[in-house]
Amino acid sequence: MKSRDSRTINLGEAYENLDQKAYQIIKDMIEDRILLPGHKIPQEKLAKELGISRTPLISALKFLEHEKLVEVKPRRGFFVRLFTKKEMVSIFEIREVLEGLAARRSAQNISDEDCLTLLQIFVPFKGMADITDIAAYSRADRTFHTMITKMASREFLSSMLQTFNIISLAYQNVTTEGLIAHPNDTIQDHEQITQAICDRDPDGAEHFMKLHFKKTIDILKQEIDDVE
Amino acid sequence: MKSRDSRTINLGEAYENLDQKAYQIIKDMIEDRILLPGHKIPQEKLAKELGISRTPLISALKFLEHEKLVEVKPRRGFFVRLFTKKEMVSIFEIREVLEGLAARRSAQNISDEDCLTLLQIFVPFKGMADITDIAAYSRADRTFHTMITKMASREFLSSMLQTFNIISLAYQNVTTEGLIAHPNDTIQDHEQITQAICDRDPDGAEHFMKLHFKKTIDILKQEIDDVE
DNA sequence: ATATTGAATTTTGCATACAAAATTCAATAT
DNA sequence: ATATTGAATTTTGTATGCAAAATTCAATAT
Repeated sequence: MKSRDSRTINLGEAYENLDQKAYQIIKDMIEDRILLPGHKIPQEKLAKELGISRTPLISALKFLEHEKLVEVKPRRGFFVRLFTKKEMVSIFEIREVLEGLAARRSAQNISDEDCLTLLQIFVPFKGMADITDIAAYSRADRTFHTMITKMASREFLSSMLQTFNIISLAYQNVTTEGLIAHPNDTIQDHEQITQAICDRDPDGAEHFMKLHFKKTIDILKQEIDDVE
Repeated sequence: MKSRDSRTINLGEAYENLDQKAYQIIKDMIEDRILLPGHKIPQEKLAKELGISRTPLISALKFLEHEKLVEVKPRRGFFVRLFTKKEMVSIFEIREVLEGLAARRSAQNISDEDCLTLLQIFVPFKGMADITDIAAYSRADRTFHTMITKMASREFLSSMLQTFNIISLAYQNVTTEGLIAHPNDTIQDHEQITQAICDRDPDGAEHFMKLHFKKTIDILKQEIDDVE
């Protein structure tokens, strides 16, 4: 009702506090394996490194605890969380249904230009008899999944899936650059999914995305059985 | 199943820091509508009420921010988050796929006694021509969904769904005790889901659970259209 | 009466202080 | 050599302090 003036509008928006900064940096450190799963996070040392006090550092770690990227042992400190294969199966099961939903929504929302961008992602690998640059493929894979999530334009979905993506990566026992299935086995999956999304076929998009995850889950389950 | 290290066994387990206490209390306050959506949370005052300092209070609020139950406006404080109908649709879409998965897993894991318990939940309302005690039904509904989530025995699923459940409840524009569809329209849904789970029919369990949520989503979407 | 200004008050973001708990490590006993 | 003890050191959990930002509110101008 009241007429508002324009003094503080955008300033507040742009404001970033130290919590958020620390959060982002630590998250990246986990993703980049500077902080390794299972390791303890030295508060005083890390705070000094980032040039901040323990207060915002702890705040950031609490955030990460909630995302399950970090674990607190009371009176013993924060640790980068280590996942078992069984836990990874749970994560991928969740990614299956959530990214299935994201693929469905993307097929309903996608613009023609986003569609072009999506199509570009795996072009460098197309038609290759054997994909050897696993790191590059892994990066493409991540771009692909992130993009679909974003296009679904659902705030909750995006924020949740971003976390799970990192968890998948942070998983240590994984052979190759955070990938579980081999590129040669998944390249067609990506094409099928892209096809369905760009055809604006929600059912197909969800179906192929879920299939894609089922493949990874089967491999993980196989690995669990092999050990037992 | 537990892999705790045995030195600190129960002490560590029983340990509760002030963060956790504050977190639980504030969460309950939101759920019980003592703190209302949109309202500002007075730090000093609330800290005094809980008999703690601002440090653990803020820590708890950060947790809740991450669960999207609370919103921070930088330099302006914490606010109980208010959801739009469109956001509620997103929430229920996520609950649909996630609880669909939970129902599937429950059908695979459930014990005979848990099955009995599940069957009991809606007995008081069975065969009623018209269900009038909405509050009681709402409570039963929550017990039902929580139980299925727990039985799926997936840590991530449980923790995520607990949050979404509360968000659903905290939604203000809802007519009756956090329920969107009327009990008379959902009582058979619950029976079908229970039936499928107790028949150890994963496909059926997932199917009926998703159907159940689709109903609520349709109502919400209808309400959105009515307004526009 | 309404709008504007700015001083007084409150609240936030962050650092720091400090007791209690955990860990380390060297001295001693087995 | 290995195990045990306990004092010294480090780290955690929490309270408190304080500058900067935001808010309130009364005084003044329009």
